[in-house]
Amino acid sequence: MSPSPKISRKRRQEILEAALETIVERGVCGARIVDVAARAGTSAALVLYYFESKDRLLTEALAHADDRFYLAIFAELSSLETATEKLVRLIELSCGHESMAPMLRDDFALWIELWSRALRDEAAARKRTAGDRRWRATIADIVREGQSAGEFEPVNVKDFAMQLACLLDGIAVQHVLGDPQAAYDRARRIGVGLASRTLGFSVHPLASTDL
Amino acid sequence: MSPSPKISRKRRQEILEAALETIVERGVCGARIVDVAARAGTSAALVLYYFESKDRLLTEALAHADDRFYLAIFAELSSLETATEKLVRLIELSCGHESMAPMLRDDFALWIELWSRALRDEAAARKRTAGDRRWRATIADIVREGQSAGEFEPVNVKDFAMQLACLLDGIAVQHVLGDPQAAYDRARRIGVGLASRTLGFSVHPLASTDL
DNA sequence: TCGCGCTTTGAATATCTGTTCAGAAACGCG
DNA sequence: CGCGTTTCTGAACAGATATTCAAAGCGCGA
Repeated sequence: MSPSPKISRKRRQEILEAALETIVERGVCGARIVDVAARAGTSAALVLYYFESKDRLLTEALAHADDRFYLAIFAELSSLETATEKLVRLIELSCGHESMAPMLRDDFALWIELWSRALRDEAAARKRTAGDRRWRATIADIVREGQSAGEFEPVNVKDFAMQLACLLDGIAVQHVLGDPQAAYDRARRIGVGLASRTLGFSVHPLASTDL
Repeated sequence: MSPSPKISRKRRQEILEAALETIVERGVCGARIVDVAARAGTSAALVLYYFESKDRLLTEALAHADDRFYLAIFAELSSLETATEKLVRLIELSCGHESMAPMLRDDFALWIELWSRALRDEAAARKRTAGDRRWRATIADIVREGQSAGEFEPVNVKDFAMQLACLLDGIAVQHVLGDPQAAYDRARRIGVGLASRTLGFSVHPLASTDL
């Protein structure tokens, strides 16, 4: 699958991370491989030696961001006990809770970059679809877990996952683009509102993982 | 407000429309002013004569798309009688109903381009925020109308508008990027589901404006 | 007709940047 | 140590394209 078979995983990741930092700073359009190389502490020629072209590099970087994102989410959620806590935490992260790791924050912006790229890049479109599916599956798993534990009503899991995923996408867009009318507290209320009303659970208004 | 005071409204619109067609075809990154000029039947130098720079042109074009979008939506909705019909129609359009005008379809893709641009371009960010506010206001107006007419329950209008707007953004992303799991019928069910459950109205599953 | 803004253009400019390439450095190995 | 393979680099190449500019149309009033 990887274009250059002989590249070490570590080196590869370093360059991909450098590419992501560059994209965050300058956008997909503005990202130059010279920037990526500088950040990775190497030369532009080497970057092209590993990844055939700029296009391939950027697309792979965005896909890498997706992987990174899910790993981070998983780490976040695995420490929580109940499905309700997990679901609420998921919503809070999408709304831009302050406790969110900066890297996670960037990842939402990278989603938008990936979307715009997916409009025209076939490979990017595939990766996006796959990532979204994984995201919805994550939600669906939590819901099923909550239903088994009797925390949630027995609604259609897949439809609910799609509904919540779409809502969270929209909320994340507002948050990343900084609309003050979609400040954290309100966004959280709106997100949790949908989930709690649909699944029939109730939470303390601002409780959950606030320490 | 307009940078060049002496440009005729008609000429200006022609160029902006040409710019939008170019963006739809090649993306914001790939759009060259030479393409825009060719489409508008003029020269690249003239385009720069009216709009100072490529950046300004593209940002203005995306803002113009937003205006165009709301005009089209307004025309769509004004022919409908009840608030319920209007709201359902709005949702159907966001889900990519086949009856949607092709231009409207493009406008959803242009939203994504605008979002990615707004991540870094201050002017684009302002226009996006303004457009989104107008979009939510459109929803809110319909809801208030429906509440006055006794069609809808008396829920918090602004919060509902924000919630539905976010959901529709997310659904539109899925639709524009062509995830088969978010096909029209399902997306519509999910969107209408939220609205009808929250506002307490009921609709024939696939009725509304299907002729 | 002349002059004078406004509009329009073709051609030149100037820069930027992805990509290639010849070869140096590093490294493993007999 | 030599030598082949892999890793890496600096410098050149090539193509693209935003932007500028000097000059040519053009509408119009004096």
